[in-house]
Amino acid sequence: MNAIITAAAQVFETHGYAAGTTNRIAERAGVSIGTLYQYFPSKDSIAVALLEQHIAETDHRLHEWVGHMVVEQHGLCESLHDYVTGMLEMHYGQPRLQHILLEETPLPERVHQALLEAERHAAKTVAGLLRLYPEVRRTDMAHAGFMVVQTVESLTHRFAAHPDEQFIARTDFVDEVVTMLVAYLTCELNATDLSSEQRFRRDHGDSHAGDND
Amino acid sequence: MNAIITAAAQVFETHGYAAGTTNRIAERAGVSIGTLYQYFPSKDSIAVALLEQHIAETDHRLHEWVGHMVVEQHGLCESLHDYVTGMLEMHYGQPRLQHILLEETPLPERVHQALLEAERHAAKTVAGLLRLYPEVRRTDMAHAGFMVVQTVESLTHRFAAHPDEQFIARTDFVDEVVTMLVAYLTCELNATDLSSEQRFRRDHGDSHAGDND
Amino acid sequence: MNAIITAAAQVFETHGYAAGTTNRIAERAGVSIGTLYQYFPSKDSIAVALLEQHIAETDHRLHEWVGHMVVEQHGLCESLHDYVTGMLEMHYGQPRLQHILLEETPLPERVHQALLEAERHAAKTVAGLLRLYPEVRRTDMAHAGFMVVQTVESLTHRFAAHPDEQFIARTDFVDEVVTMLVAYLTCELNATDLSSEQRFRRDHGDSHAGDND
Amino acid sequence: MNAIITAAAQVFETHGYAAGTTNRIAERAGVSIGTLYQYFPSKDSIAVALLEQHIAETDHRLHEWVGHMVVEQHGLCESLHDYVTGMLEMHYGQPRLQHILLEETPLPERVHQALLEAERHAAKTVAGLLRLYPEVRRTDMAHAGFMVVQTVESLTHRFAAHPDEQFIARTDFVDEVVTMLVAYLTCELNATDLSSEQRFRRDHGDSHAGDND
DNA sequence: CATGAATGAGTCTTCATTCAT
DNA sequence: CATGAATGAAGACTCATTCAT
Repeated sequence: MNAIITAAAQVFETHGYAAGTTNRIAERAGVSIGTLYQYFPSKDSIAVALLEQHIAETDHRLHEWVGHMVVEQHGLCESLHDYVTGMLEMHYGQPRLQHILLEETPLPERVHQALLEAERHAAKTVAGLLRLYPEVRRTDMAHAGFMVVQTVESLTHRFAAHPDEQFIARTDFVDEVVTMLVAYLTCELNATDLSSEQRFRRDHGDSHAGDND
Repeated sequence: MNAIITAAAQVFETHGYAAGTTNRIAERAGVSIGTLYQYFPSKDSIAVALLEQHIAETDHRLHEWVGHMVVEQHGLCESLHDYVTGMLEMHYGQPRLQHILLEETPLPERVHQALLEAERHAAKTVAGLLRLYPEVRRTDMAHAGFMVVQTVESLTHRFAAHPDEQFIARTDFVDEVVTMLVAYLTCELNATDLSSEQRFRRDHGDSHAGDND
Repeated sequence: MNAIITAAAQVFETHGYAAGTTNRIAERAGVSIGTLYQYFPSKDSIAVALLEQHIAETDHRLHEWVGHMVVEQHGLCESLHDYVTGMLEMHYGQPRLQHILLEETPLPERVHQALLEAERHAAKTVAGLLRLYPEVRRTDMAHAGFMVVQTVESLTHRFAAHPDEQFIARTDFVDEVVTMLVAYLTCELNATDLSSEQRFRRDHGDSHAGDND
Repeated sequence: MNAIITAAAQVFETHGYAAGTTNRIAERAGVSIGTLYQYFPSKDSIAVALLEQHIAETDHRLHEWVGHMVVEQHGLCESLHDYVTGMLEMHYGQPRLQHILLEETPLPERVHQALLEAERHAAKTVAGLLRLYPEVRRTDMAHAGFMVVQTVESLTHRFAAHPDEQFIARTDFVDEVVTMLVAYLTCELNATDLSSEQRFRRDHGDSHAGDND
């Protein structure tokens, strides 16, 4: 039953969801098609199981990482570097799988909710970690946590899926991402400074905001 | 023939690639299935045409945007705000399509190369724009351009596809992204400051937290 | 499309519903399985079409028969003989099919209603015919029509499906059925004479009810 | 082992033969699928056992009924009423089962013969009973017995399977059937009166219809 | 003898693609 | 060039049956 999930992960990763046939999965798992259907009522259910495992794993990794950071008293930069590196490595192993599960699978509402919940939870967890760093200047920590999670998730995934290593090396990419996050977290800028009103006033009179001349 | 491409975009967006049958596309385009195959040799070729159009359009939008920015002398913040908003709107219209074309379609090598080329070109174009802003502190403008393009692309796509507007409003999201980009571009940090060597020295010599000099 | 229905009738007749595979039907009809599904959305729908055709045909035959009887002024016995013979012949051709369609197929409610309606209509039609014969003694013609239809239907079907011609020849069987029907229709007995009350009184005192001496 | 047969009867009745899976039967019987196959070599063999039990039971009921009738000296009408009611009740309990066993199961020749034999035996038994009633006018008692058995069997089964109680109540139906049988048995008509020859002469010599005296 | 996980042949059904008109 | 009926390979899924424990 675990062999089937593992096999499914490999097959979906290689062929995509549509072309990842249940027969192929069964074959790869070393069981007959009948056995596969003894454990999973449908192809979709395999994808769902896979996704739930993925969610749990991501959650676990995140908490593990946060634990480390808190215990080891790493600096912000250090922490983020670890995080980004970890996520990038995770995605390198199966660059397509996550998106396949998220985009090509008809998810039952329950799973959809679990996903949202997991993302919010991750954002909150990261926000909690960020609060430990005095140099972080974000006023809305919840949003900051959200942004960090989303940025790392989407950028590492994208790079893992379609790396252009001739243009930018993997380590350089990680450094740039970390730089961006550190800059974002520690700068004095606030989103409200950019609100339309603000921009209007700034553009037509008083200045000292903090961007253009 | 253009009707077919348009129809395909709608059908793929609605049903996904696998369930987006050629018959449905033909029907939506108001032509017979036979006619469809007179213009496209295969289903994949439709996706490829769609992707090529998508690449061209994205490229076009980017250049148009850069042109505007240069002419209108907007501030950096303003510029990025426009960019992010534009991309988000674009993805909102067809949140699934891009992923479908990029991930669910077996792309011929030629198209794959074109994609890479387009991304590099976009990075270079943005880099050129960034050079016009004296407040930008990045030393490697090429990488900075790349990061901006990738970040905007992936974050807006992700948000458009799975928005969690109860947690963060669309406008707030845009503001956060812009903040992050502006912070990244204007801060004095440099990726090299984060290189392993640097970090090692820092961790074992001078201390308090650990980012910039 | 008509070839498919015909083929289906033969295949179901020969193999039953479960073993009457769509591939076999298609093959017998001389078309590909794809073509079959261009005309019928599912296996069940073929059975439904077949049943609807059967209902219509039965109805048509009944009316034709009634027409004949009225025009040709045949005697009651004659009429029934024709009817029974006709139904028996009809069932001999495909003794299993009717029951397969009625019992082995998951009928949509619509068809179920149509069936009931058709049976009631047949009963009413026969009742109308019976009224033309002065020798018919039934008081409740509606029920009499119903009984005639049901008896002929079920007895001929049963005999056609499992004939025991060594025990009773086909023509003898028809004659017995006709005898039974004529006796039923022309005798002075009435169902009410058999009601429990009646029977009680009869069995315990006064007689002259109306059956045995 | 008897639990299995009982379970099979329920499962077949509820789901039909094709959808009545051996696993469902085993589950219902409270045994494992392996145990089921320890007692029955195949699914078909279960149906055969079921049918044989059904035949035996029907036979038993018939004899019991005949015994009662002989002992209690009931009138013909009474007797038939009992018979019809009994059969109707029997079929009401499992309206589909009999047909399933007879029509959907590939019976080995041996069982087929046993069935024929049972039916002939039943006909003979009923014929014997009928001979006890002086009011019975049939000349060919064997055929008369056959007709009674067939008529009751097929009419009650049909009514139990698809009752149209809005049109005719169950008790009324029983009464009509009994009326028909009594009329058939006691009338002076004989099948030979209906033979083609007879009819020909009648139609061309003496006239006014041509059935009862 | 009982168990039930494993098997895989066989079903229904879909859909990209062709080709005669 | 347009049409759309026809094709058939391929996929998801079922279920009677076996056999090691």
